[in-house]
Amino acid sequence: MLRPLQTNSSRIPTAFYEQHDTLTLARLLLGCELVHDSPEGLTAGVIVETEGYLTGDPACHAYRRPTPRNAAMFGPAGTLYVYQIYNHYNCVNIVTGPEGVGEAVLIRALEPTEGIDLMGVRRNEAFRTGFARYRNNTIDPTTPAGFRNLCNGPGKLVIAMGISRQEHNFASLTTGPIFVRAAEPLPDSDVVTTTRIGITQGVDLPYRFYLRGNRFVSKW
DNA sequence: GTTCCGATTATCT
DNA sequence: GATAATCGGAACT
Repeated sequence: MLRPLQTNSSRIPTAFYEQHDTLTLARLLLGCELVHDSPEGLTAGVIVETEGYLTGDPACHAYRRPTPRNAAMFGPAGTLYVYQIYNHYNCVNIVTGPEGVGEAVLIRALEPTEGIDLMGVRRNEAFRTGFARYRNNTIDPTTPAGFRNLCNGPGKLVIAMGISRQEHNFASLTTGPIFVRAAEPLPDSDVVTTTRIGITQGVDLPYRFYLRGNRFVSKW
């Protein structure tokens, strides 16, 4: 028998995604928990690092035109956009802006809070089934280093959370198994704003946000 | 059909 | 810091 979805009461509703612009959401999502109530178990982590990708922004996948890859970005706010990068990893975005407008918030790092063991199992499984040269690697989530390395990067957190392009691209955060738990808004002083990571266009735009002093961000 | 390159990661130096 | 791993998608011809 299927378990009921847990903690639906704190799931962020559609209106929240609709009522804020992309950069505001990128800030507001910090401190909230990303949750995946999957068949294997529930995993969750506090969002500690985000990036905004906007219309007219050359680094945005939707900058040029709608394509099969970026189609989810043009969906309604609160949709998931999952894309493959470097042919090894996937990154997860929360689609923002009105339907027909291609904007999104990239989730770059989580501080794990629930399902730590499952995260470790998934990350080790990815090693085992990944490149031959990495097959003997392991992550021990009971050690400080292993714990810290579970979700401190956009490709890592997708693995740890059990998110896949096939299953979750186009998924709704307001009705699906992946959702965000609301949190109290953080004071501006807790949020650091910088330029984005790993891009070649729009490199000077200050669209990256992370929690000040947090040890789980991808780079600091 | 062909070319070019990437919103990364883990490892080694 | 530098580099290998390694191939799908976008933008060309």
